[in-house]
Amino acid sequence: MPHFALTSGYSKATLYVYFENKEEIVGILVLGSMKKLYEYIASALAQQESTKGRYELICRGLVRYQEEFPFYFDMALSKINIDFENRDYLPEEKETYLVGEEINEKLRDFLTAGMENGELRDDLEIMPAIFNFWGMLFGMIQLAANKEAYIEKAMGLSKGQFLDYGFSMLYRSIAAK
Amino acid sequence: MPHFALTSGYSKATLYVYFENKEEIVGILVLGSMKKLYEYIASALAQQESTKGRYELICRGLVRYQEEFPFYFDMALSKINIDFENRDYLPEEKETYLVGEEINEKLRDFLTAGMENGELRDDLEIMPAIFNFWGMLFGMIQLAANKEAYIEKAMGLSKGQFLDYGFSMLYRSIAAK
Amino acid sequence: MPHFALTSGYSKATLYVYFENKEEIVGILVLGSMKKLYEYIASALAQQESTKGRYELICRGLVRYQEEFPFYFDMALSKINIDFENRDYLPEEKETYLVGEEINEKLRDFLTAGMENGELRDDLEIMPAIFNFWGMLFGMIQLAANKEAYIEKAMGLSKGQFLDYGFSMLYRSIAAK
Amino acid sequence: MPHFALTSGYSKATLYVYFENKEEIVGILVLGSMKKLYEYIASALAQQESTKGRYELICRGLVRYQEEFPFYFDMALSKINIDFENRDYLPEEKETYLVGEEINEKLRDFLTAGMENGELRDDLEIMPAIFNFWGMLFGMIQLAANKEAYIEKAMGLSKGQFLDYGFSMLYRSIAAK
DNA sequence: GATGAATGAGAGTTCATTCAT
DNA sequence: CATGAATGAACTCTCATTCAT
Repeated sequence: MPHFALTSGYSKATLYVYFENKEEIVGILVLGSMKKLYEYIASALAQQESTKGRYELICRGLVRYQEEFPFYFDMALSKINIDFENRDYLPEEKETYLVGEEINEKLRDFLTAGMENGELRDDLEIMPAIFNFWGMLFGMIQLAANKEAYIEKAMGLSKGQFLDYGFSMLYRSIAAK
Repeated sequence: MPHFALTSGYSKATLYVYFENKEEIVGILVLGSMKKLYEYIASALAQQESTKGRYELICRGLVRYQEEFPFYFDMALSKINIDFENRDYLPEEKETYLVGEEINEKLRDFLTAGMENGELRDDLEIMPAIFNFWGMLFGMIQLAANKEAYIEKAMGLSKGQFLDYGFSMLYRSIAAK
Repeated sequence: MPHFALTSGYSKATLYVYFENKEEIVGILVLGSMKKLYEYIASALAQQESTKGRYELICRGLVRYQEEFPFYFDMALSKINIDFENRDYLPEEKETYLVGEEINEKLRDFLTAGMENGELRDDLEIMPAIFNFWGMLFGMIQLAANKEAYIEKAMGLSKGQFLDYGFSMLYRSIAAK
Repeated sequence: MPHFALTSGYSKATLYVYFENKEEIVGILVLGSMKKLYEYIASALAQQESTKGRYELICRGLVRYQEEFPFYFDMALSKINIDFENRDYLPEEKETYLVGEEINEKLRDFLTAGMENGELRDDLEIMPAIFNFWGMLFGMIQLAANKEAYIEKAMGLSKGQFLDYGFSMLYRSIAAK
């Protein structure tokens, strides 16, 4: 039995009563995981006022997300479809896209707030900054997750310590001064 | 016919004249791509003296690498095997690992040279810096490659322009001052 | 489609719902045939008191076994695995071995009973006698089965007549006087 | 490279210059091994006068034959084709058959000589006796070869000791008195 | 003549999907 | 509704055979 059937409580065959095919099921699971990610980000912004504080919560949230949904984390860096004219999109894909946009919105809020209160560089171009920032965060976390053993062996650091170092490096790329 | 046979111009059966099994084929292709990547990095350091100049060539090299070997680019962030006690490694896997170490060496040279001549922060911890830097670079390039269309549509930037912005962001995380 | 799938009435893929792999399928079929052989031997001993009577039923049982399971009959003369330290044996292989041991036990009973009541030579060394006797029986039956047409043509005997002659020859090798 | 090519000194492809297909090659090899077997038997009869002495040499020859050509030994008990009307027979198969007949002839000589000089039972029916005797011999040797390790472990006998016991058992089935 | 290079056909195996009940 | 039973299509790998040189 495939992964998705094993954890659903239903038999393989039953899934095909409710879902067209594997793609749809994955789409739904991805959507769910994206919503969770959104919550992590949103709550990070809600819980903290300071940009640094928010930043740290965002990082922590992403790490947790990777640990909870390694499979979906991988996907977050993969192809997004935007051609919604195309007949072939599942409603879930559309919604996943929209949740992604909401995450972008939150990140935009995070950056603009930081720029306004002087904690972040005031010359950031919002959209490119968001996306590149996002790519860098994902890249670090992915690498740390995949090479945890190597990192431990080669530099004597836990994944957490290693990433803390990376997060503070990354912060410099957006911080003021 | 499987993917690797279709793209080779040979029949399925012919591949097994030259290679033991799929694992070996993948191993050889991965090794080849790693060597190419090493050349890009090494030539970047050889061609330029300044840290900024080297940095730009490294970035350009990685982008080209991703364009040439999208499949192997993915792998570069995935698990490294270090347990060489294990009998079961192919010679190619071992060599791939060693080429990876040589790439690390080059990046270390890059960072230390930059730190010595004052272009880079003098408080960088070499190993964690290299790996996090590497993860960030890969993350940006991966995201840019996978979402090129989205980036064009959402912010009116070509992949190149988008990445140039990202590369200059990332440089701040290691640059002096 | 492979042999074992063709003769089962199921598609290739279906077999893998019920069995792990080909080895297991063969193992189960062999075990089944060994149990049948055991029954033939056991019932031969139960049905008759006299050694000669038992002998004839054993021979008849083996002939029937060859006719029912020609493929497994071949195997009965091939390698036995005794190294049960080895992790890699299927449970079926172990059980097949044990059924083989039970058959040996029955043959031992047959011989010792015959020696005690004077119908068989009293100087038989049980174990070598059992195994050589067994090999001779199998050899005759195998040859008769494979060369039935030749036997008919060359000596005008049916397989049954031919084997009856052979069985009475063989009996002399163990009979008293 | 298959077995037959490895030992021939020619490359795989070259074999197909000289032979139609694998079947033909096997046919030729089988023929060769049959001739060798004939020589063993013929020389056994030539070397010894006494039936017992001849018998022992025949047994010894067959054991050597099994050790030299285990692959062809297997075949000796398998189907013989006699329907030479059929178009599909290779000349080698025909010749192999004829060598088989010559072996039968030799065995007939062995038996009749033994019957005449009183060493063997005088009531043997030659043809059925030859073939059953042959099947029994093959069966014992096959079993001893395939279960050598088991025999060693279960009864502490070498293959040679085990077979000597079997050969003397078998002799009783044809010996006078 | 001899062969290196190539392959069609088939084996064992997996996986997403269907269908009768 | 739910599912056990079944499978087509694809994958990795082998083997007897062919063919251009």
